[in-house]
This record gives sequence, structure tokens and C-alpha cells, in this order.
Amino acid sequence: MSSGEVKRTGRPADEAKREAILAAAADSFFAHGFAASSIEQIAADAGVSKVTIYNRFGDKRALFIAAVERECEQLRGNLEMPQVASGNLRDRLTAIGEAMTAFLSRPKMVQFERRIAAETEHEPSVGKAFLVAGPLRMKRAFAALIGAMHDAGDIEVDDPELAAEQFASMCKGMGDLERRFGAAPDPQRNRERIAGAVEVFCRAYARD
Amino acid sequence: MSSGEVKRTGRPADEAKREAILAAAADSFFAHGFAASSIEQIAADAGVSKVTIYNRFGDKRALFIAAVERECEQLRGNLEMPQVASGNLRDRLTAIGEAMTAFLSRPKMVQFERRIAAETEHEPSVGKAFLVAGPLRMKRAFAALIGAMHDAGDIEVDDPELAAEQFASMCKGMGDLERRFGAAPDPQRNRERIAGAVEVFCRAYARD
DNA sequence: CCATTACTGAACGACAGCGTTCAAGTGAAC
DNA sequence: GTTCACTTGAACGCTGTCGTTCAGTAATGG
Repeated sequence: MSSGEVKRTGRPADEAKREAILAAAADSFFAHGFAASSIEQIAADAGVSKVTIYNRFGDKRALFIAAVERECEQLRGNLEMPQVASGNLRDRLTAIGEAMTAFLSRPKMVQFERRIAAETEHEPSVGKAFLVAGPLRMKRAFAALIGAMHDAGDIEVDDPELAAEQFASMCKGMGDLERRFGAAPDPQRNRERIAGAVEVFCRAYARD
Repeated sequence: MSSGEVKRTGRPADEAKREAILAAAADSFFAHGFAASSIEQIAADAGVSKVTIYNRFGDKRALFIAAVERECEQLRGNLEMPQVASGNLRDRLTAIGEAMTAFLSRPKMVQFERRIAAETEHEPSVGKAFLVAGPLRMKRAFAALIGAMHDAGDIEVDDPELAAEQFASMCKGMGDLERRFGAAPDPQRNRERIAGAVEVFCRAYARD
């Protein structure tokens, strides 16, 4: 009943401050890590008193969780698959591969992944939440696309999820690792990876 | 000249202690992260005085670097490619895929990767060192194998490094992500991934 | 035995973070 | 204007870490 519609008397909480706190927390946590971040600094960055943070979030750990949840929500927004229904099979696959690579290459994304992975050690739920909000979601969307291509008769695929993984993995190749471990990006090689993935995928699955 | 053959007088350094320190440091750093690890705790775990650590390594950061280097060396040892010269193409590829997945799935490896990635943010050299000692090394070894298969007439490949990446990436699929973010391992799915990778690879590259 | 080097335990100063408390101020709703 | 909840700044106790110092002990070569 009355979800969040409770009329509270007195001064209302400042939602702008909540946002500022979470933004500052995310910046610090994902840039420096949980242990290396201080609530004091986050409060200063957010232009807010430390007490306000404790009143609203209670705990450093809880603040971290809240920041992760916020980031996952934002992730969901930017995750839209490019709806490429036009063009031939190869062009469509290429577009998908390029969109995916671009999405995963953003520095912010790389940083976020790094940090979530590290923090998963202590808080496995964080890792699971990210998996569901990010990669698994993406895989399912792409698998559905593969299924549609199969139904349309463009390709012949038994296991759409596996095929989706294969294509996505080939597009990433080692670019994934290189990004994560700070090697300089190589756009040329990334294009070759996508082209190669399309080629192999088509040789293996394209009909006629 | 006389590399390390300098006759030093006085009590000799206890190499066993050095090892104990590095082992304890690696355990702590890779389990809890750099900032969350304390020299005091590492000293206690190693059964060594804190002063000994400072005398031998000088600094927390230097200790971390030393621990990473040691881990990379150990990595090099366990990285031997299975020399599968026998059997048909599919069997050989399957053996390679299984060896690779087993190697990358070890909890210690997952943990190490997570931590190095996180610490790359502050110390990019650490990430680069790991890339060279691990993945790049592996890729080259595997690319050489692919090249040999090509020369032997089993497959037809233009870009052995790309093909190596493709096969390895397909074998990993999303298992990589799942491990890193703490999802329960699925051996059945991993086998399917390897089988699928072999199938696609052969369809794309196998001769006749 | 003696010089030399390695190691230890304990203690120290300096600093920073967490989480809490308190008194005071602020602002919306009734 | 009163009320009530939110917000603030400052201060506090506590804990923990780093990095250093020092005196004392252990082990080795000459």
C-alpha cells in the first residue's frame, strides 16, 4: 500500500544531496577502491556534511552498495542494443560488434568493471548484481537477435546463447584484457577482430 | 662479473624468510587489496618481524611490486602448453581448450587477475607486466601452434594470432566474466563452450 | 674470540579514518 | 508561527597503519 506515498511532516530530505553523495561516492569508490576511499573526502566532494551521509546511508559499506546499485541502473540505460534490422547479415553483425566494442571500451566502463571484480571478493552479491544488470542482460538480448536471424533463415544455429557468446567473445578477443590491464588501445586491431568474428561466424553458421 | 657471488661477511640473509614474506604478502594483497593489507599483518602471517620486511623491501609499495613479480614468475611455470602432437585436429584443439580453461579457472588465478586489474588503476606498469608475463605469452605460444597446424596442412589460416585469439575467446566465452564476478562455475557449460569453439573453428578454418 | 651482518620485540610519533555525539541552524508543512 | 525532521560544523574516542628507532640476540666468516 502507498508505496513511498507516506506524507511525512517536517523538513523533507534533499534529493539533490542524495544524488551528489552517490555521485561523489561512485567517483571515489571506482577510482580508488573501497578501502582507499574515505567518507570524509566523499562528503567534501559532495558538498555535504559527513553526518548527513551517515544519517542517510548508515555505513560505509551501505554507501558502497548504494553507489553500485545506482551505477547498475545507469548501465541499464546505456545498454540498448542497436536495432539493426536492415542490411545484409554481415553488415548487421558488424554493426553489432562495433556497438558492443564501443560500449565496453569506455574508460568509465573499464574502471567500473575492474572495481566491481575486485570488490566481488568481499561482497559476492555485488558481482552477481553486476552480472545480471550487465553481461547477462546483454547476452540474452543478443541471443534473441540470433534466434530471430535463425527464424528468418539467415543462419542455422542450434544454441543461440552459445552462438551469441561466441560472436561477442571473438569481437572482444584480447582487447578486453588489454583494456583491463592498461595497454594502449589499438582501434585497427579491434576492427580486424570484429571483421574476423563476422567472417568466422558466417562461415560456421550462415545458411547457403 | 660474479653475479651474486659477492662473499658477504656476517650472518647471511635467511632466504626462507624472504619467501615466507613474499608468500604472505601475496596472500594478503591479492585477497584484500593493497590498501586493505597491513604490513603488520603480513609480518605476523610470515612469522617475521615487521622490521625485517622494511629492511629487505623498504616500502609497502615495493613489497607489493615484489609480490607481483614473484607471482608472475610462478605463472610462467604453470603456463606450459600441453604438447599435443597426436590425435586428429579436433582432439588436439579440445585438449588445448580444456587445458586453457582449467588454467584460467583456478581460484588463485581468478583472484590474481582481479587484483592486478584493480591495482592497474594506480600502477599501470603492474598491468603491463602481467599482460606480458601471462596472456600475451600464452597467445604467442598458441599462435605458433596454429601456425604449425597451418604449415602441416590441417588448417588454412591467414592471421594465426587472430585465429588464436578467436579460439581462446570462444573457449572462455562468458565463463571468464562469470568467474570474475563470482558466479558459480558450470563445468557442463564450459565443456559445451569448448566443444562449440572447436566446431566453429574447424568449420571456419579446417582444410578439406 | 671478534667483527659483521641479520633478525627480533617493543615502543614511538604522526597521521588518518570511522562512527558517534551535541548544540545549533534551516526549511517545508500544518 | 509552531512543529518537526533534515542538515551542519565541530569535536571526540577509538582503532589502526606506516615507517622509524633502539637495544639486544642469533648466526656466520675470519
